[in-house]
Amino acid sequence: MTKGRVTVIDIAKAAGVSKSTVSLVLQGSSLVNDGTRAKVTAVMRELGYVYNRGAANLRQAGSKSKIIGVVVNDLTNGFFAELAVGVDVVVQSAGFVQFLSNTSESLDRQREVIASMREHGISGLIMSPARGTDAEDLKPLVSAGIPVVVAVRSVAGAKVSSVVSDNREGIFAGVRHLASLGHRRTAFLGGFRDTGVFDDRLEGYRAAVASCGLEFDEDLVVDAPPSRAGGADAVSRALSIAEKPTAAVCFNDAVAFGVCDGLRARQLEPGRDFAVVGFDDVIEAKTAVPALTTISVDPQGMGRRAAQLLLKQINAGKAEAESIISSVRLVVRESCGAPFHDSLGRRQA
Amino acid sequence: MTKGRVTVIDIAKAAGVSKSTVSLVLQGSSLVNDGTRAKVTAVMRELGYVYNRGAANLRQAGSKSKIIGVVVNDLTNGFFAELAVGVDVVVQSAGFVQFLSNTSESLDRQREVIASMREHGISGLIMSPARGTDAEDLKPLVSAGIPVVVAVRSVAGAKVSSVVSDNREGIFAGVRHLASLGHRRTAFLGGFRDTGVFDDRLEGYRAAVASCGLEFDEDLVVDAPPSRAGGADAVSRALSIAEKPTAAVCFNDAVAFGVCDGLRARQLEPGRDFAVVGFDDVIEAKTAVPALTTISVDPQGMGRRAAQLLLKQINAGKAEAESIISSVRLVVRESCGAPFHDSLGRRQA
DNA sequence: GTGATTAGTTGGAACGTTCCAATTATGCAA
DNA sequence: TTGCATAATTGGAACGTTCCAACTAATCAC
Repeated sequence: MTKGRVTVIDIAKAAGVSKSTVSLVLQGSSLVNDGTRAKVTAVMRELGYVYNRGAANLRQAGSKSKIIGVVVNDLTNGFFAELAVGVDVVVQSAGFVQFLSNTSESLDRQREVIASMREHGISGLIMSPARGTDAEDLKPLVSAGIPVVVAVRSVAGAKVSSVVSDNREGIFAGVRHLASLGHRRTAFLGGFRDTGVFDDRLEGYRAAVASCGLEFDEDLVVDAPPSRAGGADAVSRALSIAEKPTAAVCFNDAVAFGVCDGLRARQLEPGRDFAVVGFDDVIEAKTAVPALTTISVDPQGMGRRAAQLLLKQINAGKAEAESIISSVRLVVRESCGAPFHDSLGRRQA
Repeated sequence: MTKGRVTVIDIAKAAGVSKSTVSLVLQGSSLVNDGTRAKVTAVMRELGYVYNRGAANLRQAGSKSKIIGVVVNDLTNGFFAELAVGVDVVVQSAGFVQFLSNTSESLDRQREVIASMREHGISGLIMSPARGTDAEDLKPLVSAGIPVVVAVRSVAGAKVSSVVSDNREGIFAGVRHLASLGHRRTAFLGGFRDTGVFDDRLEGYRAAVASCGLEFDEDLVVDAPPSRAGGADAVSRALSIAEKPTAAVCFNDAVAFGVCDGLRARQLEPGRDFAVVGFDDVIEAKTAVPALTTISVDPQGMGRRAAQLLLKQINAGKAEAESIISSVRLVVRESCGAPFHDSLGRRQA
């Protein structure tokens, strides 16, 4: 029944005007007579016209495609899913649409999806980069004048905007809280050393230790994969040193849960015999037993801020790199053994 | 420095061939001489050419845009995030790219994003529809010949393909399992009555009750929002009837967790004093205390299957509605008090 | 009545690609 | 040599839109 799609020319013919006029209507121009506009829109509805954005931004060369690319390293992780939703909210209400892809931490995949997105003419990109992402990977984008905002993890040396959480302050608050509960030896567990996030958090750790008048002990810093297994491993290593820690701030919540596993394997009850603080405040944190004391970051808010920043740059036409540090908040639950005792050393040591 | 983007004509000029030849190279045609191909690709790399897919599928009218739309009702829900990842995996490896949008169960939003996707010329759509989605909402798509696959939830009356989990069988297995543990009165808790998924699960419940030789009691079916709060509410209503149930199959895991909350509020310990079975097998299910017995569905697998089905239809050129029922599996953990309650009492009382 | 101003409309060129039909070059059989 | 198939290449038209400069008609000022 239908022969090809309905175009602006069909509308023009049916409404008895020129295609230029139809185009004007499409763009909401004030140049067109109200009566004409009404007739044209009526015809469009009647014929079931759908706008062909591809054709449009072929003409208006290079600029506004109304597509923004979103690349996340792990969508199955609730944290990043929230981030994507935050982005979607503002992107959608600005009349853009998002191309979302998941890289599963694969650099190859990341390269592929970015290339594919460029082919589709994205007008901006938001990404939480896969581990090991290089400034070089973003180079083509920025030199093509495509605004880029990296979120969560920063990319060293890249001249792009970023939205990251206040890693330094988060760990700082965690350590200070533990110190206020009487802990003199708090370990820093988990995370890969070659990442910027690790550096920031470690710096927060050192600063907090110093500000509490304690001495920094390299043995209390144990790196490990930022996973549950990594956490279990890290705590067992941390407890094998001479002067054992009585508490730990962890690289993230997954590590913290692993630490709890590891403690139980040694007959220690987290929150009672050993204090644990996580980072991220994932959903399970509040329902776990014991409920996890952790640093709460607002991933959806970060997504929103990243999107706002990107849109600002798209509209401005030029991208001045800008950094936003998203503030975090210590949420005290049970795993730090908060309210009670000052005699944590008794069980072991 | 750069004046406009590099086009196929620039490449042609630089390589000393015609634009047609370059186009042939782009499409990997075997018609072009190997030497020519090599030179052209070299020049493309050198000049930093990026393919303009928009222009391409403007020409090859209507068909292959290499974009598939994905609409989910709640991306912050791990279940749907997994679904999206499953889709992404196959879509990506087929050289397509996915437009993903989140509707937050809003029909308006859903309409908007679908319209927007059409404007961008998606060649197919996968959606887990927002609650209340009507066959009418999908009508324009199918009559425009765009293949549509609905996942997780079906849309009554719509002539589109679907991939749903075996709701009937899942609940059936749950009830039978509880019966095998000796439960004679098992409630069915949570979910909205006006949904197809609820109908299917309720049917499974009735069938199981019948097959166990028990009598169906309408009082044991308590609808409630499919959330934690809804679960707590449902169980308190279920326990207020004369002949109280001793077990429950729940609409989903969130409800099941809520049921556990509600039980504890009445000094009943889930898994010991009352058996609970969930549905979905979300990540928290295995780490919760007690670990949740539940019906495991594989959302990522469903996503993959949905994507495969869609791609098949896209390639076939015509969309014959097809239904896939994804099988489910009962995972026995602690919350149903499975083997016997000797190991459960010790934790707390 | 002439010229200037304004509101509304319009045809054609352009965007970057693909497709088609046409062309040239090459090899080989008769 | 001619004829003819095969391989490789090519110029233009087309896709659906937007932009530009040009146009018409009406109004106004003098």
